[in-house]
Amino acid sequence: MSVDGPRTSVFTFQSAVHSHHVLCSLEELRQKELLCDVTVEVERRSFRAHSSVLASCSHYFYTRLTNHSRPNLTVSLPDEVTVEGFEPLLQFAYTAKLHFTKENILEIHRCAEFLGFQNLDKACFEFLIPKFSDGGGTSKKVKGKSKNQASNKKSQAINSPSDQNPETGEDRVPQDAGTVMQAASATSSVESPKDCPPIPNDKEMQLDLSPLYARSSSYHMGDGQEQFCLQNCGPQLPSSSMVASEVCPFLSTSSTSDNEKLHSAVATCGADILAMEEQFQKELAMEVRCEPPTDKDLSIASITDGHFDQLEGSLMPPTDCSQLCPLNSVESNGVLDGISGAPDLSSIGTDDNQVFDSNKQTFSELTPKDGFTERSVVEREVAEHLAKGFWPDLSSTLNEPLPLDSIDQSSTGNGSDFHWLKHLDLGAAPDDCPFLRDLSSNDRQTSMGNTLSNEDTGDSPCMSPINSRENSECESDGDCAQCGSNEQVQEVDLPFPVEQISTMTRRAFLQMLKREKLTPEQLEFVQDVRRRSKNRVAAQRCRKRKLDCIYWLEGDIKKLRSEKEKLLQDRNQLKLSLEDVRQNISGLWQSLSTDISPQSEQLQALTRYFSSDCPTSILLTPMASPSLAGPDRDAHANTSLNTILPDTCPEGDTAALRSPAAFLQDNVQSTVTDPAP
DNA sequence: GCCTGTTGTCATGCT
DNA sequence: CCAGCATGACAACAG
Repeated sequence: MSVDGPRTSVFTFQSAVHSHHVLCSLEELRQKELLCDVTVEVERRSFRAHSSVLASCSHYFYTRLTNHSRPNLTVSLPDEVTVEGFEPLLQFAYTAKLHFTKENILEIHRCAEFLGFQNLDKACFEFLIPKFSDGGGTSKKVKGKSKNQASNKKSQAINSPSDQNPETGEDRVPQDAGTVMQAASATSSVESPKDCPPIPNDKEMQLDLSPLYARSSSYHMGDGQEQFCLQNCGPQLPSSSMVASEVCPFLSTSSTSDNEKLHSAVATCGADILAMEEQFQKELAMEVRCEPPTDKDLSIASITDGHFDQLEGSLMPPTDCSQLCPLNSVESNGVLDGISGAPDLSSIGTDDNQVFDSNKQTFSELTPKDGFTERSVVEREVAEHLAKGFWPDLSSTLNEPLPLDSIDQSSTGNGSDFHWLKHLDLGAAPDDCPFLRDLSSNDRQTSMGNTLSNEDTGDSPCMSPINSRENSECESDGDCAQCGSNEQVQEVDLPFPVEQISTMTRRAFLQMLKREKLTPEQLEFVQDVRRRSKNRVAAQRCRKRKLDCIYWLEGDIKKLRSEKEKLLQDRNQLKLSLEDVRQNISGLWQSLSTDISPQSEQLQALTRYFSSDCPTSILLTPMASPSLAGPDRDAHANTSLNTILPDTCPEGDTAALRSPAAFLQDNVQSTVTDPAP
């Protein structure tokens, strides 16, 4: 990708840490009670907060706070809201992390519903509450279990015997117990985050919707509370190099032996986001955001192996990681197996890795002995759900290239904080990644040798899914189309790897065709493969766009519905007040009729007014000023009435708009009290 | 066996 | 004219 083309290139810089930083700062401000402009009273307890934060998280607060411009407003919440339920929600508003226990989940749910807290219901309560109320029964997810078993089989098939305990068949606990990765591998058969450590009974869980690299250290929990959270299963799960490999195909091209290059790549990326749109190549867009955990937590420049692995781990989506990688699950497992024993992982979760607070019991400290085996299946399921619930669309779309039109959408911050993960273009060629293209193909090959030695596959993560899929599936299905394609590959006997065809740029492709002097059959085959590959990617993009479109439209519908509801409420309210005013006026009208003569100007004016087609809002010219008194005021009122109640309603440009009812009430009252002479 | 969702492919139109 | 891309339609496949 060249950035100095003849045409003007448009670059987008989007900081993925900014929003998190803002949230952290707000939380800090709240802790110090700085700039707090609202006090929320719940059960005689007061919570200082920022109205903007509350209003942005809760419909209830939005409604209550946006109608008041008064500083230092005090909002007393009704009895429905309890401290037990409100406090975690307030915390959530500022940290995107929801702490809950089996005991208070219902209360939180009730308060969240009452307050209209967003981004919580579907993802959390609908699943958690039934699970918890079931009393921790066994999992009924037979399907999922069998699926896991199936993939376990796959995993075992490629696991080297040394990875397993020959007696129990279980994965052997790594030597260096205590490291995150090893803990994970010991528990999960290094398969997927689904098998992340389950939730301990009666321990507080933390639902983390914060952006990547949340500053765990900045968040303190009470003693005895275990910070089990999505950090364990989700984006912050410390993992291995495999994780980044899955997220970014180009990272995957380097193994631990290429850490230096990886580090430089990440350091380059780590400056923040990378969203680039190159127009002169027909808008080849790419967005790669590799963000560090904020300056306090981690200096990019000082990334060590452990840190880097942590970074990579943080990129890990919570769903089945096998789906994220162009490699099939078997390959993924193989990759992980190969990496789990890497020596440079030992620093994770220890010493200076500030992402894990040593004061808290974190994932890194959980050994199979002290926690994993004691947790119920339900809690495991809950943990899985927490992981899945917030990235429902991640796994299915992650391997799709970035649609250009979704860049802006992602930057709007809607939905998951990990939307940007979807924008990693796993189908792009390494040369298209300005930050990673330095990783040479040689490095790729040698490094893949390390990680993929078990499979003995030449698949590049950059290769077309078609190839990866065919390799994984055609073993059992000999007559599939891809096998036919394979046969054709052998028939035409290409002088270069077939996966290159679809990944290389057009220029490189043409040069290669020129260089290799292919036969017509080879040429036809190569072009056919390239066309199909491109079309496949295009179809994926197209479908992704469709889904995005549906997603955004659904959001619009939701928004419009709520607007409509609000408008209807307003209308009803206006109707009621109008009715009140009408009643008042009718009373006034009666007294007016008796007090003033039918020939009086005011009465005539009012008669004209009620009989005219005056719009509901009329233009109010300067009316009887309260500062005036006596005859002056009466004269002024008369003038005003005559001015504003002509045969047709006048249009002006400066006066304030008021409802006719209010206007009439004010002015008629003044007229009645001080009848004009 | 049917249904549904996913994915690859082809055809077609547009740029 | 060609290549690339978007998209509808269809088929195969898996769950």
